[in-house]
Amino acid sequence: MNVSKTCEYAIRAMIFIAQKSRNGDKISAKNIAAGIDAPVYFTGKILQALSNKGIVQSSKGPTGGFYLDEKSWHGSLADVILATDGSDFFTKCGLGLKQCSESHPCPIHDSYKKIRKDTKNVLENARFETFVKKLDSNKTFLRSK
Amino acid sequence: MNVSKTCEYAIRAMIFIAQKSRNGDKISAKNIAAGIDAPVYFTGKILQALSNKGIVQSSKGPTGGFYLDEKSWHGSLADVILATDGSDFFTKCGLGLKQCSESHPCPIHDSYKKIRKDTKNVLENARFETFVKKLDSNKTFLRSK
DNA sequence: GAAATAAAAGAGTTTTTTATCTTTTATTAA
DNA sequence: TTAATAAAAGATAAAAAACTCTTTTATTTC
Repeated sequence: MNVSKTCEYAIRAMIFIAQKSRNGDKISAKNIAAGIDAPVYFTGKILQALSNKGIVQSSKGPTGGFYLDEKSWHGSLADVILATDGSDFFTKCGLGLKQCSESHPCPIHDSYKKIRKDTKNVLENARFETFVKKLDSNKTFLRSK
Repeated sequence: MNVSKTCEYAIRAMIFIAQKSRNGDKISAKNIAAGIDAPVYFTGKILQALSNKGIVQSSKGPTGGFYLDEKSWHGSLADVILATDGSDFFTKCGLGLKQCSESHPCPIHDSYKKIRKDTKNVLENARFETFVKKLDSNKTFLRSK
């Protein structure tokens, strides 16, 4: 995907939270980090930022932690990428040109446009809810063996 | 594309060299950097590395510079990405898992596999020679206005 | 209301990437 | 054979990304 490492952790964390908080539980940063094999403090910071943007919900104190409300539950990977890496992922010129458009295109403008469109489509339809079933049945994984 | 900045410069430089050295000329790092609007010293370093890997050819001294031999002329963007960013671009798990395979897949393994395959296909068929004509006729550009 | 828990906030540190500068080596042409 | 040119090589420097630690604030349970 070539998103930032921050974004990789963010996506894994979000999918993990989706899976574990389905029943109303709230999950601590510590447990999330363990569940996705990511650095604890860093994961906390990332979730803090996502929380500020309303991608994930949180509550403090004992029994507190991170969880998804009804709206967030329907969120997609595209939302997470946008929140962590910004819109560049979806809009930036493939060759890094500041100005690259239909009227002033870089050499790979057209072919890249298609790839990006397909990618965007996949990511927007990859909602957190879609991942839970296969995770529960151990058909997919959020950390290495 | 979400390759490194180094790789963006590398690709733009390679396409520029392809265009300008077609007639046998050799192009200096300085002229290349100007032609693609990239930092001079950095561009030099990047080309040095590409030269070591045989992606581009070079010669020292007056009238020296960078150029493409017959084989390099047929090279592709995939070659440049591999040389600058390494094989991760083509093989790494989309969620950054160390172990991610058909038998131990991450949640987005399948959908990402397809995107990556399409991307790879485009990049392998994007040979330097394919860009020259449109550049010559100012239908595409390697730098902003 | 005190103790415990967990996120929020803020302030570092470390590592990687990007970028610059200087010195050396090779080549050319006058 | 000397002056000029350009890449190679090596050594830093600056900026960004990744990651850690400490303090504060909110919440819960006893």
